Amino acid sequence: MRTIGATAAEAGVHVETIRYYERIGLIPQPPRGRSYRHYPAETVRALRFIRQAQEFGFTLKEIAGLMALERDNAGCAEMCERVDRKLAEVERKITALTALRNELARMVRHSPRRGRHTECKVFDCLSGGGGVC
Amino acid sequence: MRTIGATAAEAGVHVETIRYYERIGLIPQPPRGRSYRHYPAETVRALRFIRQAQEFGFTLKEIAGLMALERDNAGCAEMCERVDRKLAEVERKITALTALRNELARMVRHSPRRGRHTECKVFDCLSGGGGVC
DNA sequence: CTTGACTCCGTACCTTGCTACGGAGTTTAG
DNA sequence: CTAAACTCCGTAGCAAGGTACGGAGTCAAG
Repeated sequence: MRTIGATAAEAGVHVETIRYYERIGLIPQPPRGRSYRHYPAETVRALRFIRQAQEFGFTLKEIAGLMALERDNAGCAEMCERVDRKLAEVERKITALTALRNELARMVRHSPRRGRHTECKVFDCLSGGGGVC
Repeated sequence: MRTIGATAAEAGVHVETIRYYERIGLIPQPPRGRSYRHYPAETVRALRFIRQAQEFGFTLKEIAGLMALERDNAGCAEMCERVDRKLAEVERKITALTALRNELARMVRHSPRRGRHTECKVFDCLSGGGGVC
């Protein structure tokens, strides 16, 4: 059992972050001795799980769902399904950004890079004019 | 000269959005007849410019910069430079998302999709364990 | 002249994930 | 025992880009 500070240090998060997660119900309220919170090792694992899942692009709400799966001892299929959905989302983003990149690239490729901005395709595109964009 | 409602309809934005843009100084305060705002055609163009630039991924702050370039009658080179920077930013995002996609894909590829979540690579990865991730 | 649509303004609220503040109580080392 | 370090709690603020509310004033048509 560790205080909030020790728990934070061990899990690599800030103290306020832990209290925030408790407020939003992402991690349970720990037992208290007198008035201080005392955390079991499980909380450290949970915090690390959260951190890792965040790096994989999951929001805290989604992470709450993943942790619920874990609590309910759900199967690999359910876990994979969540990842599949996140994967699809990431792919949609990549597609959108790639299209955007191509438009931006076309914009500058067709611009002379000299003269006034009115002669610039960039300006035309941003103004909503047709042409290259 | 048009009221705020007509201007909003013409430019395809909400009335509150126009007032918000005025508050943050993105568009100038228009003249008023008695107490109502009256907008010139230029404002409609500005609003369309903003909308278009947003679709190209520029933030309102960046758009303010672009509009300043326009006001100062800057050259095509400066405009293109901003687009170049945005392009680089978009490419960085694509790179990061692609790496993420590969990790997510690897995760599910190595998971059996049956059995309990503890036997799942997905769970290992999210828990910070090594292995495939 | 009335009615309904529109506009005025300031302020608060939304999302997401924290971070900061401040005054009080608690715990621990020396 | 004292002093430092830690923790408590609630509330407010950040970024970004708006959206919503509410009571009052204004404008145009009929």
